[in-house]
Amino acid sequence: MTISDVAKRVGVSAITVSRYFTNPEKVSADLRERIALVVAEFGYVPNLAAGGLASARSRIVGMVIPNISSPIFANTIQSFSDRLSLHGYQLLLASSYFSRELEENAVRAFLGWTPAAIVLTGHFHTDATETLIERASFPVVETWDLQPQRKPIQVGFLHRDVGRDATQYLFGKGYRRIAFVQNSGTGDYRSLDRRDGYTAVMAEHGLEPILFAPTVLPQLEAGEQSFEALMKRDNPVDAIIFANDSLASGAILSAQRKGINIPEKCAIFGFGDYAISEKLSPSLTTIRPPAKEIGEVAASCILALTGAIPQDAEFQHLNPLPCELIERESA
Amino acid sequence: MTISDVAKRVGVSAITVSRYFTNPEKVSADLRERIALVVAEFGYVPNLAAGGLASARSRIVGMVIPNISSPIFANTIQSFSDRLSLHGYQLLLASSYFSRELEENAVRAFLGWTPAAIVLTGHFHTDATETLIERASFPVVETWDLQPQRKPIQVGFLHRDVGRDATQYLFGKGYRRIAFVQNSGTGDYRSLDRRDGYTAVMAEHGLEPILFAPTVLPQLEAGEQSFEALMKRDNPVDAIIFANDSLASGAILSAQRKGINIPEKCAIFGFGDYAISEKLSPSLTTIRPPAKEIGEVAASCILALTGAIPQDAEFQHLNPLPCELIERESA
DNA sequence: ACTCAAAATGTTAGCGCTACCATTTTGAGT
DNA sequence: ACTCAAAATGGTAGCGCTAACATTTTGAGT
Repeated sequence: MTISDVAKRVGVSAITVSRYFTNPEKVSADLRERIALVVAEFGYVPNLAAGGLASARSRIVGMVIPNISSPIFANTIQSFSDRLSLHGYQLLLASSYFSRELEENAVRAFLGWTPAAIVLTGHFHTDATETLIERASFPVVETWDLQPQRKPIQVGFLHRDVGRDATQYLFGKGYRRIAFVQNSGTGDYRSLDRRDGYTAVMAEHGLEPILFAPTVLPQLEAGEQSFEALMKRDNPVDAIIFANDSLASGAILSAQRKGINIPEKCAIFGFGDYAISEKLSPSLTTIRPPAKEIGEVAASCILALTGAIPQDAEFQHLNPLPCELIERESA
Repeated sequence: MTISDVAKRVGVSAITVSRYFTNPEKVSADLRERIALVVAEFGYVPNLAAGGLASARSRIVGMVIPNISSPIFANTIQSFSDRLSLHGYQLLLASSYFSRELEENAVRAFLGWTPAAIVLTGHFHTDATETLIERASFPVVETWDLQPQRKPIQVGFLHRDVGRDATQYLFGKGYRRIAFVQNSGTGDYRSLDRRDGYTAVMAEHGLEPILFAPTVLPQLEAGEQSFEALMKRDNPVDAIIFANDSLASGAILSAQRKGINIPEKCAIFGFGDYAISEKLSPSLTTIRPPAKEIGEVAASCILALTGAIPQDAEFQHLNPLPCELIERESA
């Protein structure tokens, strides 16, 4: 079943049927109806590979995210995919697990489809990836992070500022022995940026930074482990900033079991504002990143640049996208 | 940059370069090296649309899941994608939000790429989708559910049995006024199957089923709402089975805040075994579905049927895939 | 009725690759 | 050295579609 078969059946040329699919408004209403009828009758589905080859374009958008299971990225993927699919674009998804090499593989694979755009997480790539996206003839969007002086469109915020804001908030509340717990065993350099923001503020105030890196991988357990280790110190901390809400939740749940009062004994600060954070006892003070917004804005940029929506909508977002500090009970 | 350019540069014909990519073992070691060199030098990436058109095959696998954000499906997607990408397959992902119409759209869009396979969630489709997958010349896999007498490969388990097991477990523990809380506002018929299992066991024992459908959407809040409503009844329940662990977590967190003892006052039973479930106080008794396994087995089936791995590995899984009842503190 | 731009439709060629079959080269067995 | 199957390589055609341009039809303005 090809486009010519449909065309023959309708009594028009193939190109008219092609137009029916790509530019329906260029086909007369009468023909439009007759074509629709035949298409429905045969259940004809255009061969997108052929179309892509002929036009050197496609409605495929490739996206590389560190991992699908993280609540943080899931929202971005979901909102991104939703907005794109509204305009007939399809999402080719790959996970990098924070590995630049896996990211490169994914980008290479995407390239073969002459995608409409590619979306990456962050700006830290292999040299080969850099070359590939440099040469790309389609939009490349980097999400979740900002790094000036780069060619790709960026949709994100400064993680350093997030770390700074969290630390300043705790400092303002009177905490001084503030620790930072890193993300365990990943190449997540964005959490390291947040840490750097923390370290900088500590240094400003002449305070010694206290860093802890958990050794186990499941986030909740890593949070428990970190919390317990930091409480056991000779000079225990009075506040902890966690690299994400899962780690922080682990700490709160552990404190709860052990009957340790939070924030009296130790304040807990997270990052991510996961669904659970607000429901914990005590509820988790955290910074909500614009996860959903990142997906939406990235999609809008792509749609604007490929002409699917008016161009002027393109850069109507403010970079950095705003994070929100959510004060709750834990800090 | 086309395959012919590479071929010219190496001094061979295009078809040899093509073989280098699809059947490297059919190209002599010497040529393989020389081709690799030129490919690397120019950063050549084969045009997959052209290849797909010429061969009427592709390494794209389309997957429709209800939604990406749910921890339940995220694990399936992740394990599925991971296994496939190991063999050079790519994942085209779409969400249905439990809508059969959105599912149909997605399937239609996938079809245009002559995919290697399509994976759906469940067996409840529109008539048009049924027709499309009936005619498909590639494997179609239905996941998360079993329904006998269907053509597609199925990888899942019986949700009715899950509901039955949960209810019987609680009955065995002496609970009699057992309620079931449904998933709020979705077309998730699998949770209704679990409910039917519950209703059946209640009927067997001559007990009145107590059903509650929350009216709010965020799962944790829906769980809270349900729990509070069920505790306020004139004849309060002594155990609640929730359609999933998010709802159940909402209930536990709410009980905790209100100082209601679980399971003494009311037992709580979930479904899903999310990461948080084991860490709650009290920890959540639940049934762990084989989320990861579903993804892996689905991928293996597809790889076997498309010849990427030996055929005999194909149906080495037992259907239904086993769920595990995890007894913890809440019931 | 006539003009002429705009709208609607058609013709031709080719996108980059692989299937299919043909041809050449290799090397183990004699 | 010779045979001959197996391995390696190549030529040709065509996959199904759309870009670019060409042609025909339409209908508002006179």
